Amino acid sequence: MNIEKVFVEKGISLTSQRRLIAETLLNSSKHLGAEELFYLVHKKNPRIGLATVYRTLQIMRENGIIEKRDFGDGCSRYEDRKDMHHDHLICMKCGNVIEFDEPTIENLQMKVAEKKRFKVVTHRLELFGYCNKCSK
Amino acid sequence: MNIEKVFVEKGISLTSQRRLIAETLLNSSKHLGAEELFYLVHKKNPRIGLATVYRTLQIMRENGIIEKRDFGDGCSRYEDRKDMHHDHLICMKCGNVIEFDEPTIENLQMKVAEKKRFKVVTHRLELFGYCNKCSK
DNA sequence: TATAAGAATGATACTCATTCTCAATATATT
DNA sequence: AATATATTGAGAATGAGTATCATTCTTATA
Ligand SMILES: [Zn+2]
Ligand SMILES: [Zn+2]
Ligand SMILES: [Zn+2]
Ligand SMILES: [Zn+2]
Repeated sequence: MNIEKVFVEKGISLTSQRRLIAETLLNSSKHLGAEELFYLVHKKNPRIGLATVYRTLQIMRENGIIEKRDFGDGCSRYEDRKDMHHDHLICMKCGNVIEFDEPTIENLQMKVAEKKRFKVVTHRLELFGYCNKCSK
Repeated sequence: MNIEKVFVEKGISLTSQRRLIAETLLNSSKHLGAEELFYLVHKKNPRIGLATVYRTLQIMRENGIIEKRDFGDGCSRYEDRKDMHHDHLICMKCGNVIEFDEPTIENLQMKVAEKKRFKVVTHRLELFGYCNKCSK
């Protein structure tokens, strides 16, 4: 993903701080929390403040560049908004997150909602347990 | 549910405070948050402190009497742990919560996890949107 | 270029749900 | 009763996230 292009398209001014924050998040394969991201960013530029990290995350979220997740471990996590929706398997030991997409589940969700006359806007499905490594 | 019996079975001493807190929560059909529950309890016995509400909730959760939920509205919510697992439809306007259980979805979840060699311990599925009333 | 207006930043104060601390009470045991 | 143990309530502490505000860029205009 070309950060400059995306920011320009959305009409967000791209400061050096925002560039570094965005680059660090989008180049990571993990679902980073704000503090974690701040730590990584801080190593590269110790002048950047935590507030700027939070602000940049909010702007990127408002503009549909990233998504906010809550895996119930006390802090929100952020990730690149991929083209395809996906859900998560979360390892309770090592914290590793595996992504998946199961269209049949998605369809069944819609049917359940219809039955209850409920209009679904969004959803989240998270399976907690142990990954292959950790369950040995 | 007989509160006295349940507490005795689990070996939890049942003080007057705990009885009131447990009764209030279990007699409610809603998914109450701690503050909300504290408010209800406080009306009946203003001497009970918020810390005791939190402590009692924790004890009941540790003993499998209730379950903690996080619907992403800033506070945890608690509900009677029913015999059957269930998931939730949550209205983003009125906050109403509808429960459902769809065994086919549950089965598919297991299959997805197997494919990823992941051992599922628990999961949560929440559909956010608008209930029948609010979507008009 | 100079300058004024506007946006972004960083330090810090603040909020708010939840947990911790500790002295005071209540309960159980000898 | 006397002692040990458990529970309580008030308030302090915690920690993620937000708001404030003076300072530092940018941009636009004279
Ligand atoms: Zn693992
Ligand atoms: Zn993801
Ligand atoms: Zn509604
Ligand atoms: Zn429920």
